[in-house]
Amino acid sequence: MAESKDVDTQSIRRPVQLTPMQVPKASDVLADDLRERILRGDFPEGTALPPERELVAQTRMSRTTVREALRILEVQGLVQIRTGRAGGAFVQTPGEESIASSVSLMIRGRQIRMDALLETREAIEPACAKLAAQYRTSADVERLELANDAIAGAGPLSEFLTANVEWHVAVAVASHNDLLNGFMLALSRAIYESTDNKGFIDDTVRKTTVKAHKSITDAIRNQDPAAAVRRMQRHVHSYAEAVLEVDERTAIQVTEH
Amino acid sequence: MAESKDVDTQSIRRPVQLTPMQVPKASDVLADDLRERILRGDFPEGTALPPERELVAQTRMSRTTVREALRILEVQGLVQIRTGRAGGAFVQTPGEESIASSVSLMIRGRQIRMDALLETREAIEPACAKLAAQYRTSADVERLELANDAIAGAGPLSEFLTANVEWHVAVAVASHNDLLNGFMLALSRAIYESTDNKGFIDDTVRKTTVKAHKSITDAIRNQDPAAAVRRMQRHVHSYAEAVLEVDERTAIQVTEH
DNA sequence: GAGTTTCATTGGTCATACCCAAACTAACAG
DNA sequence: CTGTTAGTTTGGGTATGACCAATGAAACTC
Repeated sequence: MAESKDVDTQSIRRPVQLTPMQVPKASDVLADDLRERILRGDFPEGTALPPERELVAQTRMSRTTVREALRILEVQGLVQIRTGRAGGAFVQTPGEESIASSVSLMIRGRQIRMDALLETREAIEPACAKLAAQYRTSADVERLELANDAIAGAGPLSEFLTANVEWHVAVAVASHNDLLNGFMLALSRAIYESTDNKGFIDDTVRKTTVKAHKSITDAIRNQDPAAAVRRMQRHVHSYAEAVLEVDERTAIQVTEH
Repeated sequence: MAESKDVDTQSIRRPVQLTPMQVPKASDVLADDLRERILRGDFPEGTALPPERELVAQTRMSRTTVREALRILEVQGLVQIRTGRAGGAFVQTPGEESIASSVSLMIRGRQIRMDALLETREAIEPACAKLAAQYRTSADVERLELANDAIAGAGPLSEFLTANVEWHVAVAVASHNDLLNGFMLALSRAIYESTDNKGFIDDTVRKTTVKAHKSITDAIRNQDPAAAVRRMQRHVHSYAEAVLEVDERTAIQVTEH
């Protein structure tokens, strides 16, 4: 007896050494699993995941947990949740939208300055123009022209600005590179939102813009990447300079007060 | 009676015209509100939001709803949730990480091809190099050199690859543009993940890489943007060509089988 | 005063009940 | 027979209340 007790004590006192383990949340585990399956293509786009109560039965988790997991996937843009009969969580592919929203969160959260935004645009958009010149379809060119026409015929400032964004987005689309496209969408929106209260856009600026766009569109139509890059670079750069100049003037005015 | 009934019928039959309204989810409303306050700076970074039960009392929503809202903010990188006493939802600023993760979701979800990734990198990274040459601090240069030393002294392939990523990330950091930095981080990771199984990296490639990095680092140290752009362009482009060439060979092999 | 134990606080999970939205179905009026 | 209306069913949304788990703070012991 005493002997066996000693053995017991030893075996209890020297158990297997355990590392301080991590206990992930149940909802995260479920979300990770579902995400993996979705990305692997187990559920084709548009199909509905099992209803919540069904998932509860299958996973033996509570409905709260299941719902949290689905909510996570929804925020990440992997599913879209609809209510009502024949509702549920429908699989979708995360796209530009989700990138754009996270970019815009970072911009606001970090209070990224306008000049950084413009800098980034000067980096990305010429590349878009180059690729657009390489890969554009005739439909792309048409869209560019339509967008530029809309700019030329725009009335109030807000109309001009949205039409302007549309043209720049069209360039990105014509690059046929989803990633760049996503970046540009995010950027354009951010710049747009930070721009609308600055009133430096007069008729001259508008005309110059339309002209620049036209020449860039030409380069893209003619599949001339070099020209497209060069012209886009000039266009975006001069815009940036104009904005920053106004910014400075405003800052001085505020300072002088 | 009959008369009044007629009137009633009329007044019931022609009620005020209502537009088909939208009923947002309670948790979204809360999340939106909290997000707005956070972004506006009402809660400085690091401060804790009220405990869940406290929020329940204040908002008169159920705890389920409150928790869902907090979870949304967590996924968006706006708060970090810790358990235990003195735990809670702590405000933080969403950064590169959140962008990187959403980019990587899009890349996997849309099955973006390697050549698109490389294309994008060719677009962005030269711009990073340019800005790095303009704004680099001496600490940045030091980090670049350290990273390149690590590449030169790397043993197994995986070590080489991670060190390589580190150098490229260091360039982005040296640009002192958070946005570009975020993009590059996302890109580097995605390219890294898609690269590690391709075994085209031999000793020659490694030496070439180190040499190219050194010359780019020099340009950045000397604050020579033009040279930095040019060299980075060459470096990234030749890398892309190498990868795609191997890709093609592999594809042919697979086809021939 | 240092180390240990206890405990209060706060998030995590579960079970249940009920409400609301949407789509289908059957009853009803003309 | 046809169109409208009133259920009915299926699914997500919200509310409660109870209990578990983690963790830091406070009380306590030596």
